[in-house]
Amino acid sequence: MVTITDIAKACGVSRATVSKALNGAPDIAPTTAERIRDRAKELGYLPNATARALKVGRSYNIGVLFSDATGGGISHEYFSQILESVKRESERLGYDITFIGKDLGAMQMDYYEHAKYRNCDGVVIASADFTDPVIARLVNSEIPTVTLDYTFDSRTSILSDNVRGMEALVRFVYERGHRKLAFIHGESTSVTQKRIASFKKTCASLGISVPAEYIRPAVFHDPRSSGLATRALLELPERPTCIFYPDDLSFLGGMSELERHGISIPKDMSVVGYDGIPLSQILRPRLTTYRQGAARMGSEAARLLIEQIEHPDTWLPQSITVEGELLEGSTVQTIG
Amino acid sequence: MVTITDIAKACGVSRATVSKALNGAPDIAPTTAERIRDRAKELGYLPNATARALKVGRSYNIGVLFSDATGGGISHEYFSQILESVKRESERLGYDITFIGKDLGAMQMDYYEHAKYRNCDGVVIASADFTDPVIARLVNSEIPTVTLDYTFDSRTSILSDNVRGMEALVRFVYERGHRKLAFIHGESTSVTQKRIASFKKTCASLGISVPAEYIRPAVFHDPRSSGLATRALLELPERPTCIFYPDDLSFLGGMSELERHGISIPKDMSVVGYDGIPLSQILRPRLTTYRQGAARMGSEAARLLIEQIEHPDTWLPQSITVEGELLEGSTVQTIG
DNA sequence: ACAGAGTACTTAATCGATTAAGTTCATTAT
DNA sequence: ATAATGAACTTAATCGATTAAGTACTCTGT
Repeated sequence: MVTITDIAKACGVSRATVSKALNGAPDIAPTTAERIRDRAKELGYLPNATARALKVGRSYNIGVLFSDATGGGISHEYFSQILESVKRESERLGYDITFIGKDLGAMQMDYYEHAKYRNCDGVVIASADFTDPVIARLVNSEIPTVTLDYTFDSRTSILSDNVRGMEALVRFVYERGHRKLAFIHGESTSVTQKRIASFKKTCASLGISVPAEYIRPAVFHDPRSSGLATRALLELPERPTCIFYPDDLSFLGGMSELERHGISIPKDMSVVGYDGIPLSQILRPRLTTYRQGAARMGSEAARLLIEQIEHPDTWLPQSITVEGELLEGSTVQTIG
Repeated sequence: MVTITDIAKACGVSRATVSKALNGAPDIAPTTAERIRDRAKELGYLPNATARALKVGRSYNIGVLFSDATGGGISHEYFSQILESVKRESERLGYDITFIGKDLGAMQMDYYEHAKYRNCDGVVIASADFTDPVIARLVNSEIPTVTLDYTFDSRTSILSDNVRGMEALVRFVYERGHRKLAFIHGESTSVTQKRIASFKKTCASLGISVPAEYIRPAVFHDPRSSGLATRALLELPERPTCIFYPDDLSFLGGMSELERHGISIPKDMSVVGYDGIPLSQILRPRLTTYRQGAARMGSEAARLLIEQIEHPDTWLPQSITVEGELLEGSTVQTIG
């Protein structure tokens, strides 16, 4: 392996001079600097990130936390889009990303310890059980963090605009004549709470009353559970005319359940999803849904985290809400 | 930050003793070792992976390469499943994973340089343009690698059993009476070549002749292009009775195209997919497809890479083929 | 001609951990 | 009694790079 020592020898200067030349320090003669850089290239020199990190206390490496526990693993499109864009933006800004998990081999470390152990300059917390105390420990540590879809006190976060998203969907179906709206929601998370609140509030402001049995729990990204919830809705004496699903994948579970009952979409039942994953626009009929700005959420998360890392003293925690957009498919029927 | 120096002071021993005690070296008295470990825990000591890596020349970090160029990014279910399982298995074995990209900030590095720069102990090459010379450079370097779905000479690889997969699908539809089989394949990769070869060979051995116009190119995971290919097939004077899609997502593009022509699946046209992503089993009708063992491929890749890292001298390159299984949906009609 | 100011370097400490090569002391063997 | 053995440490070098502090030399102004 070629090190600065090799270059120093080859150029007849000290290692310090080489280091400075390669980093563009001002007190090196331009001619010397050029000679050193040329020689470095010739020899195939590569800086050693590990050695540099040890000395300067910065690894140019950010941790990404996708909790293994919650169903929301990497393989869900919403999250993998976020991951992809966090990766892209971080690399653009000169940072690599490393996954942070709970257990690393035999050693048992919590997230904070793992991030510390790897000298991560910061951590993006993308999908996690935010009630877990080990998340709180990480967030309240000295390590800069950015959370997605959840806000901790005095910490930076990126939020999907769940409130506006639900509102847009409710208004959309309202305008098409629907008054009996059922909402199948995800498990109890802050996202779910916001969506339920926004759903209820918007309905109320439009003068729609929502019976309690029209609001049913399911599990995010789990077609089976949303299928069951759908069945429960169909068994009610008075069926809704439109069903809101917690996300696009869950809608698929509902879809098969509706089909089983011979109910066609949107003729006999209107539906809307949430997330706007590419799949939803491939399906026929195209799903009416709200596309979350997953890609922008990821890049904003990376950008804010890195700003925070690079300017820790002037940093003010902030929450950015990334707007999405309503995708008008053809799963909502205009009625009476 | 608590370092071994702090522990050494607190225990009245040298740093060397602390290091040895924590690493279970044999020449430390059990009582001393215990005292040191207790003190370390009390002080909240965490080893510093960076410092250790610098000294021992091992980072316990493996690189994962998902080429940004090919469409096959992280967000495709097949790859995200692989990623997830590589991550899980690596962490189980005590390794973290870091993404390796082509550009890191301003510095332009190729994959090899990037992996070297980060001191990766090895690299899993999951999705890439294998004809790209920078991939060859990485693979032919001293860094241990494992490739997925592609084999380089004298290098370890994990292969999905494309040959047997195609064979199983062809036999399946053959047994249900189909004789006019069309195959929409992905772009030209080794995977595609294998599938085409296996498709043709199996057809030949069953006595089916496949006209050239029944074999059409498309792009993996791109519903639009498979939609176009589907249309081309429908315009032929003599339509096939069954269409093979390059993957399950591409099938969706075909599905909408068929629908547009008023052709119902499987009554008027039988179809099969490839991959067996969860989605394919949620759709109605359930897609007949071949599920690749993505999770096993990922964990095998991690396992073999780490074995290779830990026993470099006794290592013999090998190719493991991970078998999948045919998922019998209801998109193939029994005919004639 | 000489103080003072730059310029272009070098020296040496440092980051945190590991490890080969000593050192010390007690125990055992002869 | 003395040498040899082994247990339980310590010393010091090392990994590769950075950087504060120091040095040598040239140039400028008076």
